[in-house]
Amino acid sequence: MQKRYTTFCISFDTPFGWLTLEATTKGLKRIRIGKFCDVEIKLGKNVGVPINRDDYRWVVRLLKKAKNDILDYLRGQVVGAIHKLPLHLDELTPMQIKLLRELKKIKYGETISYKELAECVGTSARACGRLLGSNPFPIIIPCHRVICSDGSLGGYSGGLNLKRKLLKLEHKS
DNA sequence: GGCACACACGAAC
DNA sequence: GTTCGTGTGTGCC
Repeated sequence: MQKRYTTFCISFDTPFGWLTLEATTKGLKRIRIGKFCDVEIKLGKNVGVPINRDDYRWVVRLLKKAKNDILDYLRGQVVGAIHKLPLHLDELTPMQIKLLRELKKIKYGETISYKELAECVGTSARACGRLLGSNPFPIIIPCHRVICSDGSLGGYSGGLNLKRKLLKLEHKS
C-alpha cells in the first residue's frame, strides 16, 4: 500500500502563462499549466500522513522557492536552480524515474531526439513519447528539449506553443 | 492478473 | 505519405 501525503498548491502568473505547483512534505509533486488555485498557498485534501508545523513551513518555503526559481528561469536569469528542487517521485514508475534522470542531464540550450533518449534509457522512442506525455514536472524536467529526429518539435503536454517558446528562450540566452 | 488500447516516434517502403 | 514495429501506462473485466 502506497503512502499518501497531504498536498499543498500554489498558482502564479509567469511570462508564459499561469502555472500551478503541487508539493508534499517529500518535495514537488506536480506542475500544471494553468491556474488551479485561487489563494496564495492552498491546502489540498489531507489524505494521509499528518503533518506538523515544521513540515508545513518546509512545504510553504519549498513552494515559494520553486515559484521564484521557475520565474528566474522563465525570465532567462538563473537557469540551474530549478533542477535542484526536491521532487516527490514515489508515485512514478521505475521507467519514468529513469527517464527523468536522463532528461535532467540535458544541458540548458541543448536538445536531444526521442531516439537518442530512448537509447540512453534502453527503450524505444515510442515508449519515450508515451512516458514524456505523462511527465508531471514540465519545465523543471526539461522534456521540451526532446524533439523528433527529423528536427520537428514532436509534442508537449503543456502545448506545442509553450514548447516552442521555451526552446526559443534557451537558444537566445 | 490479463487483455486491449492509446500514444509527444522511427524506419522502411 | 503510409504502414508497421515498438515499449509503456491505463482502464476495464
